[in-house]
Amino acid sequence: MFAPAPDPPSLLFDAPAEEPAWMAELNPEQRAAAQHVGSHLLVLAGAGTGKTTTLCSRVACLVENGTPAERILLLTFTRRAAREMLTRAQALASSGERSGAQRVVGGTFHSAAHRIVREHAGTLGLAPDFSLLDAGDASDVMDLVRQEQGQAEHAKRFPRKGTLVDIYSRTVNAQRPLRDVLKESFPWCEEHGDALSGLFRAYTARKRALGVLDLDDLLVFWRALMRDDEAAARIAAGFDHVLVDEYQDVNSLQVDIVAGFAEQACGVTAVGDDFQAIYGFRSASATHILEFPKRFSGAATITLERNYRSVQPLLDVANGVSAQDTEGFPKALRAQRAGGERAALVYVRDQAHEATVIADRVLAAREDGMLLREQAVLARTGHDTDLLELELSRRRIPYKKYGGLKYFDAAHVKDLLAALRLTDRPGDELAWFRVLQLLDGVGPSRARRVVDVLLGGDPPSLTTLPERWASAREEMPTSAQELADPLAAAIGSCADGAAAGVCAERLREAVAPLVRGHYIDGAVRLQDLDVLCGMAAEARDLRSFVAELVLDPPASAGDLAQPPHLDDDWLVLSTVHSAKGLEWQSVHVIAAYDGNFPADMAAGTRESIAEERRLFYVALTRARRSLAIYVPRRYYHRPGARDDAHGYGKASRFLTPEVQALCAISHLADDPVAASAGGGHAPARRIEVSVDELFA
DNA sequence: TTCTCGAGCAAGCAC
DNA sequence: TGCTCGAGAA
Repeated sequence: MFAPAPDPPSLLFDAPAEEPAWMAELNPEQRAAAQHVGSHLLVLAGAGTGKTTTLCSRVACLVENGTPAERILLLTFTRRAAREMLTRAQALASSGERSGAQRVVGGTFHSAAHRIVREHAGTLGLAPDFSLLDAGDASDVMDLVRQEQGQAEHAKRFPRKGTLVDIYSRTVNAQRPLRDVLKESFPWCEEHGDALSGLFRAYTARKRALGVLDLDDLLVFWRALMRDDEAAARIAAGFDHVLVDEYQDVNSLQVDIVAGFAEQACGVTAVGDDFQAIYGFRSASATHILEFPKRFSGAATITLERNYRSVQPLLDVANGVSAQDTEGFPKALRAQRAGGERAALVYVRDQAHEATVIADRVLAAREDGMLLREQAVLARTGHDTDLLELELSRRRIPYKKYGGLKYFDAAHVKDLLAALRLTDRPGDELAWFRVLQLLDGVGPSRARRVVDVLLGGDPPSLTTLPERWASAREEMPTSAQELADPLAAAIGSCADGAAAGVCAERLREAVAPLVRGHYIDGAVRLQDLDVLCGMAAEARDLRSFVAELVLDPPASAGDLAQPPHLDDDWLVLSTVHSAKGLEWQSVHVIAAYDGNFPADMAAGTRESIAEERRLFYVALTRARRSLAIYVPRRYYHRPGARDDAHGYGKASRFLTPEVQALCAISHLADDPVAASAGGGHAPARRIEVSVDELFA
């Protein structure tokens, strides 16, 4: 049921002389995937096997084969991946006769969902100007609802708002009953089951009333559209092909969405690696990729196993780790690059020592001609690099950090964002609620009364806002009124398509005194707001600007500054999650002790251990030429704290004796364990003692 | 009703 | 450490 290709395939396949150069560089499996026609396609691509190249080549082939680029939908999980794919596909396609791959429709699942849900808002019974909640906003709403419900049970601690949102999100994304989710993933909250189901129902009702959607809703509503014959037909009519990257990370909502396209005669191509499934906490499950051939009948499967990224000694270690998974499909990566040295397994005293050693090694490599940005330090959590960051700053080594705390989680940034939202939707209750409470003398209760007057009956428009404001302001103390008036005026002045940058600037002026007064370090925080204004100046309009920020939050304030110069060089620090899909010449994996890899809290179930192992595997497979794994023998419970509470760690359980045998092991000089083992050099043979298996 | 202060406790990955 | 929540003062 696919749109017939205008060009007979033979024209493409039998004319190698006219084949574009990039096609000749593909190996037989990659080429088969790129040129596949006639059915759905699953590409099982191990780490470093040219997955992106293959997917981009497929886009280019489809375009050359006559599919208009704008009828191809490319779905990824991160904006970074989307951008990379589109750029590369464009480069390939424009080398052929037909150009135009820049018109490929691409983005993350959530951004595509946002576009489509907004287009069909009416059909879905949503306000056309609904706004988006990020995780932080969502937990605020959850908290609001929780307080209204009066969770006064002091008997046993009720889950915190963040946990509540996690449970909710996980349930929705998995599309499974709350009871099951609680039992499996949040057993300590099971006793609150009844309260939770009531709370979550109130939460969804509340979101509807407020005219807001959280990120999960985007998928839920998109799926609802795909399940409706008429809407699905309309949406799918725009596309011939849907390509999904990182298919091992889809959850069941996303599978349903993709299946909806298939039912409407779109061809589906899924690419992924079941051994890199690391988003179980988002209800992703590798079973979806394994069941792809069943769900998409007639699908062809092509497996890519030749690894172009790493040298064999490093792949041996990765293979050794992946082989520990008894349930996975055994895959052995084979290197296409010759030579290479063994991975280093380095025992260090503690994380401070680790930081020193890494800084030394990074600088040494730099001396030998390896750019800093060809080197990366990967960590289990954003937190793990704290000491290293200190050390890097001390030595003035530039670095860039991915993952971890986001700039837009900062309270004052959200304050200005709330004000920006009000220019698009003056009836945005949550935004008012947030902004008003910045004022001295205004807490939840007064803010509530002000909002009630503002919204009274029907939501205000920018034109009716001034008169509503005139009476609403009476609910506040006079000192607050004086500060709030300019803000209300600034919001009202943004009517009628004033440029986004101008609006943002006005609002910043109005919000500044509130921020300065509300936060102790207010003056410093104001600088961040300048950056935000700078961004807004480049946006099309405020509504899409604000939505984009939820869907693709910049990692740090630094990210928002001008793009770095080409000759700038910096070391990359990243969480493993954020590093997926990327590669570097040299990779340092830090804090590889048991309790961190796997994380203590993941140690419960076999599946969560398996996911931690896959995460470790992803970290190992990022390295092209050199890989070092660090195990601190002593770690502090509270890094940075004044006390000395610490524990003695042992190497990650994934570093089995078999895996360690594949590494070059070194115990650095002042490692207490090495010292007590005699003479400071590594013992030839170690006897590992552990009772952990009892608890598996 | 708001604000301040101290006690107690915690937990990561991200669209 | 740094957040959240509850108690008590302004």
